[in-house]
Amino acid sequence: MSSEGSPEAARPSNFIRDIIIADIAAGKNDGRVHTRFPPEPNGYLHIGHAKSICLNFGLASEFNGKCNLRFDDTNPSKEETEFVNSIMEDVRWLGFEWDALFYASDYFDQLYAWAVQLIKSGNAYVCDLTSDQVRATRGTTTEPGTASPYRDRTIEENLDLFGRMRAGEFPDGTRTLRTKIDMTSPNFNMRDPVMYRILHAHHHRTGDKWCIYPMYDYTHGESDSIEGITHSICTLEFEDHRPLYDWYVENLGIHHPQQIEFDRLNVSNTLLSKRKLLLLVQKGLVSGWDDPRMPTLSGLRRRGYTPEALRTFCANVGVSKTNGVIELGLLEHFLREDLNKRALRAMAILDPLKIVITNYPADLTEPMEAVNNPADESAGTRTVPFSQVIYIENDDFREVPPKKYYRLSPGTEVRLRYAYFITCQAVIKNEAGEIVEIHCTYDPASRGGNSPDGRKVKSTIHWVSAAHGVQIEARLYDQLLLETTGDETADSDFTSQLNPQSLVIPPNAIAEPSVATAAPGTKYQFERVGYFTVDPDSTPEKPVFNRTVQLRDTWAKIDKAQQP
RNA sequence: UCCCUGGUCGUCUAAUGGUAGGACAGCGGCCUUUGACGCCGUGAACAGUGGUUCGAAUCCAUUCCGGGGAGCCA
Repeated sequence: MSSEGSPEAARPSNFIRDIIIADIAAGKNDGRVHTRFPPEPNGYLHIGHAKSICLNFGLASEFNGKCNLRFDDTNPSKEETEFVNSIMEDVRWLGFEWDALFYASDYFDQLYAWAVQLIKSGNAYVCDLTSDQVRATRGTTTEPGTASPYRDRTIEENLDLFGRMRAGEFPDGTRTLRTKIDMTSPNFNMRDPVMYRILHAHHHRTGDKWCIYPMYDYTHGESDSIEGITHSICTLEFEDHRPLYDWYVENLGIHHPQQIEFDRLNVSNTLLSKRKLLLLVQKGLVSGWDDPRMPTLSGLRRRGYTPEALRTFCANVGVSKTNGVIELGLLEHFLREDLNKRALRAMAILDPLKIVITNYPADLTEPMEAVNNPADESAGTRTVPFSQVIYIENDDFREVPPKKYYRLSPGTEVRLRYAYFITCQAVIKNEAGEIVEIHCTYDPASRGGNSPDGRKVKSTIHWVSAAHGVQIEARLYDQLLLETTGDETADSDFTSQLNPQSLVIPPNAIAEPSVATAAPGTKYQFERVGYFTVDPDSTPEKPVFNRTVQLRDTWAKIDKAQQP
């Protein structure tokens, strides 16, 4: 009686999971699992963070452990409360709740005390070198660094100077507290790394209490240690920092969490550099951090992505140490899979072509019954008004149909979804030779779209009654960057790589009346067009829809392949 | 050049010395009142070279290729 797990429950194995399983088996940390998600509040979370969030929270819940949210707020010049709030909102939106909330700044006093301890044990010293001088004496990849002339100050002098640094006696940049490790280490991180720098800056939480701030390397391991973290999961670029992480917790003699590095998430056609995203916002090239074209969680949310789709995606991309790029198509696959289950169906026309049904009574309106979601019977049905003049999608008519074109063309018969079979009788053009409307006849026996005598049509197309349809603003999004790779373009000119078509709003879009009053966030599948989500800008007078993702389009592929 | 780290279908990933599997993408078909969804089928990979072994994607050596590293950023 083995129960079949759902696809999402079948967790792909990964090396971090294996480490944890082995640790539990070995009784390490008394079998405890405690992780943490440690963002710096200097920007909005993006899809890359989602992988880390899902990993940390997912591992904790899988092994009955805990996961903290901790803000790594050691650099006040970049951090803001706005960002901490958005990060909390986004983590919750993704579907996770932290066991405890901390800030690295909670530990500033403890960190200071430990720094004093390291000075007293002869492991740290105050250095008067400027940052340029430090750089010049750090050595190169092939040459060792040289010792700072201040390296052998007495403990008393170091204590005195460090105290005065804290007291605000020295201007920014004039001194640092450095760890005395090894200037000849092949690992630059071990060449007497800076622990504290002087920064007379207002901190979003500690205000003006401090004018010296601890560096990431000095802060992170100890913060993990204080919280009893067992597995400190971070991205690959911190591999070279691990010896230093280990050095601090060992020399302080405190709980030693294990740092494990995994590969950062990269998605094709997607910009995931926080700094570049910041630039887009600052330059006004997007409407904000939650612009639906942004890969931020708030942007994806507004665009219509669901947390479920994001979680399934993260669970399926794998965790390894390879620097890979996931195809955007995989994300879109899981998105469509989820949206297909939950989105209400409706009919909307992005690029309308007028159809007059010449044998249909001009004064008649019929309510046609349409199903709300074929994937979910409980979603029920609705009624869509039908009348003599309707709009169809311009793409659904060709005066000269190419091979394999099944839709409307002169003389052909198609089904109007949930309505009638119609046959194209005439193409009406203006003096310029442009098509202005199509005249069709309908078969009254085909009401509801049912084949009256068993005859087949090759195509079913969607429609909106001209007299009843509502004007909508449909915001059609495409990738933000022209190039196929995301982060490689030099920062200086990556903005020139922006896709001018990343947002297109067709001028005459129209939808069936039922969608007009939907609340922001409501998800629709406009049949045969794509998935759309009601934007917060929406009003009953002017409904606004964001195209979340297109439907797969086999015809577009055939059509393209047929082009000369 | 030095240190760290990694190379498995187009992409991502599994295998833990014993039949190279899955997902997405592709292709072909079935189904269809969405050219959607679904279903079925199919092509496609162990970076190279030596070695150890009855047996190597897996262990060893070496070559090649990629990623990261010299912030008082995280």
